[in-house]
Amino acid sequence: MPKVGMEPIRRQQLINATMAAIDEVGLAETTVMRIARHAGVSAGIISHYFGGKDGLLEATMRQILTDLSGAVAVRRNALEDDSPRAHIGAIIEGNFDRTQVTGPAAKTWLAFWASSMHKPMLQRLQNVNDRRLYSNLCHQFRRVMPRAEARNAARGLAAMIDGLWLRGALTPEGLDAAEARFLAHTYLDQLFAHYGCPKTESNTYS
Amino acid sequence: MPKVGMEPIRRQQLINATMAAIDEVGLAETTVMRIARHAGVSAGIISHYFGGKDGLLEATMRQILTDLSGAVAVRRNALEDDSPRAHIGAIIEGNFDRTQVTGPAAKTWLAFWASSMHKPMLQRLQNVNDRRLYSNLCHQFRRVMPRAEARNAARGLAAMIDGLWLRGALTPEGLDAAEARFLAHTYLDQLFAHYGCPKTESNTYS
DNA sequence: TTTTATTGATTGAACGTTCAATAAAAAAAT
DNA sequence: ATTTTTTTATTGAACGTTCAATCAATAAAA
Repeated sequence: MPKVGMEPIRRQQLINATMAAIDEVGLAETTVMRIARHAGVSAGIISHYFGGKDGLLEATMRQILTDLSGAVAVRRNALEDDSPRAHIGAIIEGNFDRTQVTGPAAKTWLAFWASSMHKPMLQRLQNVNDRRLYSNLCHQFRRVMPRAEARNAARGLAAMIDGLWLRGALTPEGLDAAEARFLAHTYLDQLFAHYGCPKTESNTYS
Repeated sequence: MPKVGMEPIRRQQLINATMAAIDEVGLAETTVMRIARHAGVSAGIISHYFGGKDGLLEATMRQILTDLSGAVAVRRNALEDDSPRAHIGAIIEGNFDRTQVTGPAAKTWLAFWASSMHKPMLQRLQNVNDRRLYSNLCHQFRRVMPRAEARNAARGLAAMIDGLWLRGALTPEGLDAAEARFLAHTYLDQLFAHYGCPKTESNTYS
């Protein structure tokens, strides 16, 4: 049913179908035919709109990362309170947004993350996103603690968020978003509390 | 050069070659020919010793998980101090063991982890390992805090460990083991400190 | 009638597995 | 000790399958 202006519609259809396919059988067994069947179109259309399978995969990852950034940005812009605590809380909430954490997006995210180790283009996208998260966190922590502590706090919280995602993506029942948010916020509380009343030196690991 | 008793030697050679190949080009582009070339043998031998490519991949994941458990067990058995703190510290140290964190093992671990989402056999191995880590942590935390807190502490620390691994596997320079251990130990300190002097109720997330 | 979107059979490359042939060591026989 | 036989390990070409990409044909809107 060729109508004019199909391009944006088809592109979105195919990106959604890609996530559905990866969620269903994993990236390794996601073929162009399976994606096309999910979208209700023929296989050839993928090369037509995305230049090939790789182009579609790249566009899909790009969308996931964009959505994630968007979920964070929305919450940060809606803050009434400008405190570091509020900003970091919004970052946590955004990272555990329903639309990101539930359904196909989560498994697709992990699949791409693993795949990005050896695909330069995906690695680039991953890196840009990572750096933004880290530098945002670092900037906010920096407002209440010295540089070295802020760096560690940012790295620790980033690792915690990713770790919760990772474990959630693997759990058959999916991520328990409420629990994940609770653990992340509790960790954040502890980071602030620890700065408030620095303990004695127990950091002899290195 | 057929000698008798080649089986254990070849099996180990092929498992090592598999990790090297995955480290080099990723799981998706790891073919039996590439593995065989790494090991200096022919492709057919893989089916002979492992029944096929899948058998070799399963054996490789099994070895990685075994090595990881071993690294933890060695440290726990060597403890002079039987405190919860010492046990959990040993678990952290074992999880960031040099042989695990450096080189091909780390990337192979992440590749398998992602792959285990859709391969029942790998998922089973993953689950067994996960449960052991969680129940060990939980049991130790349980010695110094109520059940609910112990559960949360165990989940938080497990997420932190996995998150640090995940980020380390993706960083081109590899995981900074010293920093990872520092962050994990600091988090552990905070968990204990937080229990020692429970803050006011700031847990209104759920 | 022209333009645009879509199809799906075809093509060529890549992969895992198989298996008859081979080569080397070990065992037996001379 | 040497030769012959048996056993064991290994090879690599051939086979069948699967997949992504292509493109001439088609069908629907403009």
